[in-house]
Amino acid sequence: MSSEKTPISLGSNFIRAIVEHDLADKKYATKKWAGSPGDSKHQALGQLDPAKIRTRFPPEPNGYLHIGHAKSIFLNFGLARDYAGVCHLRFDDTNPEKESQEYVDSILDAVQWLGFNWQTIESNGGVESNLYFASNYFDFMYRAAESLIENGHAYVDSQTADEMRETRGTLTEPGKNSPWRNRTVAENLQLFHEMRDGKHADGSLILRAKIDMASSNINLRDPAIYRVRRAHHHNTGNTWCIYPMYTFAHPIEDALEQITHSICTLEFEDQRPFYDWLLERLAEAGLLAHPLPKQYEFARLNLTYVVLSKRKLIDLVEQKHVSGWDDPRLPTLAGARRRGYVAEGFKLFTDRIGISKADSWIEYTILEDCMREVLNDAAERRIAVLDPIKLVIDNYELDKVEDCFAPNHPLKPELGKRVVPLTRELWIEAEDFMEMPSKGFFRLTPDGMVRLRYGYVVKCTRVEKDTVGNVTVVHCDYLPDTKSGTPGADAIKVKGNIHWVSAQHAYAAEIRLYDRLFKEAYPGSGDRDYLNDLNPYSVKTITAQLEPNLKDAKPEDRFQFERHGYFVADKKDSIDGKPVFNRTVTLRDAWQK
RNA sequence: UGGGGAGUCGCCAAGUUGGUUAAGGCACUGGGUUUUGAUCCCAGCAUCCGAAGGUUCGAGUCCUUCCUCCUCAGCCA
Repeated sequence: MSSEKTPISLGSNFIRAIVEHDLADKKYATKKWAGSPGDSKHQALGQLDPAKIRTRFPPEPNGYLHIGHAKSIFLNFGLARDYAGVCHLRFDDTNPEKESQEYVDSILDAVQWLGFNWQTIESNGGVESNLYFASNYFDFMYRAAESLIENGHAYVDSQTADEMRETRGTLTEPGKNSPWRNRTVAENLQLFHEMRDGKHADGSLILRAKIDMASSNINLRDPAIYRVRRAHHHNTGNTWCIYPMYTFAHPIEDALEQITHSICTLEFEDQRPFYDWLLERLAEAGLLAHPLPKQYEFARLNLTYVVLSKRKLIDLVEQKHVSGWDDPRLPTLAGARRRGYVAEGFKLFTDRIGISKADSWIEYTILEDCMREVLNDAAERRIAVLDPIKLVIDNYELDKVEDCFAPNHPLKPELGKRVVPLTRELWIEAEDFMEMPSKGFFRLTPDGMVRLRYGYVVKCTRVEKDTVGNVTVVHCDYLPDTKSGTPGADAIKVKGNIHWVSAQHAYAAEIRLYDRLFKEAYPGSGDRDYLNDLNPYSVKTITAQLEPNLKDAKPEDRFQFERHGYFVADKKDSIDGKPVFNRTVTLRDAWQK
């Protein structure tokens, strides 16, 4: 019986408000959908769209997805789920030089891991795939560009990139018209065709929208929309030597897919006027039909002690500051997964932080708390001694092996108990013994008593030390009538309760103790180089003494090592019968040394 | 200094067309339960909404001015 917790409120945010208003206004009630993306003619052949809204998650396959993307994924897929809509997973692959199949695969994997897929059951019972590639729209984009040219809304410029930069003006000064701005439609069309046909060198010609070089919005100063670039594309191969720019491609992708709410981050806000301009021009030309998609922007995620920019993540990987894209210290979803973070934790996290347009920095501990919260419920308990010292029970029979019973989950008795063997020689945590106890310390001390969790109460009699004075062995006597679970076991009250593992039975395992990758809350802030903020102690590999059954852990099995934290059997380095564990996150510790 | 955004408790974030005592979460503090110093439970936690004026019977919500921060000058997305 699970306790009835108050369900987490989905909260409300400005985007949900917009969606609800649009739905109430029946803004998209007449929108049609022919079962696949396409222009106005294609969609007109379809029926009323069974999806009340369409959103999309449009990653560029030029890197691995990270926690910030999780926010966007939950937003977009969540909106679709909550408002009887559909969310498209669309690869925004318009720049062949940076994109690759490896990234496509990793993104597909991450999205599924978060619990989403791109299959939708249609009203007719069929299954529709909502996995799309922008590169599949290149034909239409080419046609759209021709349309712009034909209607005098675009021209081919012969200026070099440098010249274009010089004539673009500045934030406070207007730009200057290109000398090629008034080429005739026929000339523009011919040059554009020649660009496609490979008759011009990369960068020699470029197609530009013809809007206003004096606009106070720099994005409207005749933005570049099609460039010549001979590069192999992961999807279209060498079919094209011209590629559309994001600015031009993205609105079209949304429109062809009948997206209703195109949600992106704040830095695209300035782009919205062009987004609307382009779509209106194509609608005027009959290529697209109203209602057209609308773009909305929200603040991207910032996390303290974390770096989420693609460029920086690529640097960390390529400069080998981490072991790869799935290094458990990285905020990539692949890394987080290896670290032991769970998808439900990310869901909780995104619900908890909300959506708004205010720039904000979320405290990293919020994410950790979310993981603790779901792991506390999901993970079975086990015992691990991370920094072992010997404890010898002098009055315990030499070869005796006694069964102790430990619950697998204190909040879920139905999960039963397991047997852990107790013997004369045990491993205990070095920090659970203090020769000179500080105030408030209530574990083992000279002459002190403590309970061996799930076993007996034990009283310290003496200690052995090495040459430098470190305690190496603690000697104790046990109190026979105090075994956990037996009548009268609690007759002697002790406050301390420490974990242990039989030295004879323990599984000595490799464990990686991870800490934050950066030592500064705002890596690279001020005039610092973010690489100088790297935490030199972000990982520590130790050999720990584990409860014997942990030897059978399978990759990605998660446990709470009692009194320590949550750990996961590494999916990559674990060998059958010899798992290696990663510390996901520690338990909270109110005692804080 | 041009354009576009944002400023509500330490961190996030709700605040319907202005209407009464400014949601909620996290953190924090105090108390309780507990064979994890964990979990869980209870209680407390903004007379104030970037600042200053103004309109109004009444303003976080309207007006004016000011301040701070973010963002835009790739043939990247």
